[in-house]
Amino acid sequence: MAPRQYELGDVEVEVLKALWECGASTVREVLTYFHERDRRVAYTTVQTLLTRLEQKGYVTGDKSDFAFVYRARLTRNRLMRSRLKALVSQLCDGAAGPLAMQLIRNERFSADEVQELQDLIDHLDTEPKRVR
Amino acid sequence: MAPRQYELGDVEVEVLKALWECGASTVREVLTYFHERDRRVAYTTVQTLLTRLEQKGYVTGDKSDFAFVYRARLTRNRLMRSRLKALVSQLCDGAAGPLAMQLIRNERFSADEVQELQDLIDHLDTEPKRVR
DNA sequence: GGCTTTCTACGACAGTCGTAGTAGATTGTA
DNA sequence: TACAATCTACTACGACTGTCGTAGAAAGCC
Repeated sequence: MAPRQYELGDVEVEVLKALWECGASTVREVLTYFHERDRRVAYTTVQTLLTRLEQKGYVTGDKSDFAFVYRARLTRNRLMRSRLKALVSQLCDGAAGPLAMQLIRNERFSADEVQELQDLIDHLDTEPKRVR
Repeated sequence: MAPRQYELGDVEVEVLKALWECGASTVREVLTYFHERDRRVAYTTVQTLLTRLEQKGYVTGDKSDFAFVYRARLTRNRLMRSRLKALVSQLCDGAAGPLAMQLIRNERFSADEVQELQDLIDHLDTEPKRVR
């Protein structure tokens, strides 16, 4: 019955991306970011999105001289982690292995990335589990 | 304007999991699966979920002697892949590397999984890109 | 042949998300 | 000072999702 704890919609994530890439921004700046990427949305749409993100605690809004300036309170990496964790528990019953395999098997990686991944994994089996 | 192409809700995925684990099932069997996992839902809720999944094409329903028997048309791995792909494009602008790093850095893996991952990655840089 | 159980079809409703309009306040400018 | 451009606060609305209820058809049982 408890209405499921909703998270972030796709467009809300787009707004966060704007904040990540441009730093603290006003509604208008986010709107410009959208328009530059051919996302035709209205000013008030962006306003609504930012307001909701603030209510959800993912963003803070500070009244500067003229307009509110919004700042992300969630980093891209943190979101990545939580999304991955959700995937792992939703589709793999908590076992990250299969997901990692799928990811590595089906996506492309540059030579550098492959190198980094190798290093990471080589460290994995020596290093005991980390406590996050 | 075009109403965004929705995908699968969390509970819909739960239904798919039931089908993956139990094979073709009736509404009642899926309901039992839910109840066994302490998910108290009504029979008609499961019915609605299966019907919607069928409309979306993720499931087929065949009338057997008494009740409809539903079968998943989407595998777990395929869903994993598409979810991962969505994450990569949504949060990493198409670069899978950062996501893989996050995954490997923040999740736990068994020794076997580590071994498998190592093998996979070692093959990566020799093998040219696969064509999916 | 009635009564009970089970299925299916359909309708409904509230909460979330994407999208936007309107009204009133604020600021800049001719 | 009067007008135009902005910004904020509210309201709204349709689509999607999770959750059920009701009604009628099917099947089994006394």
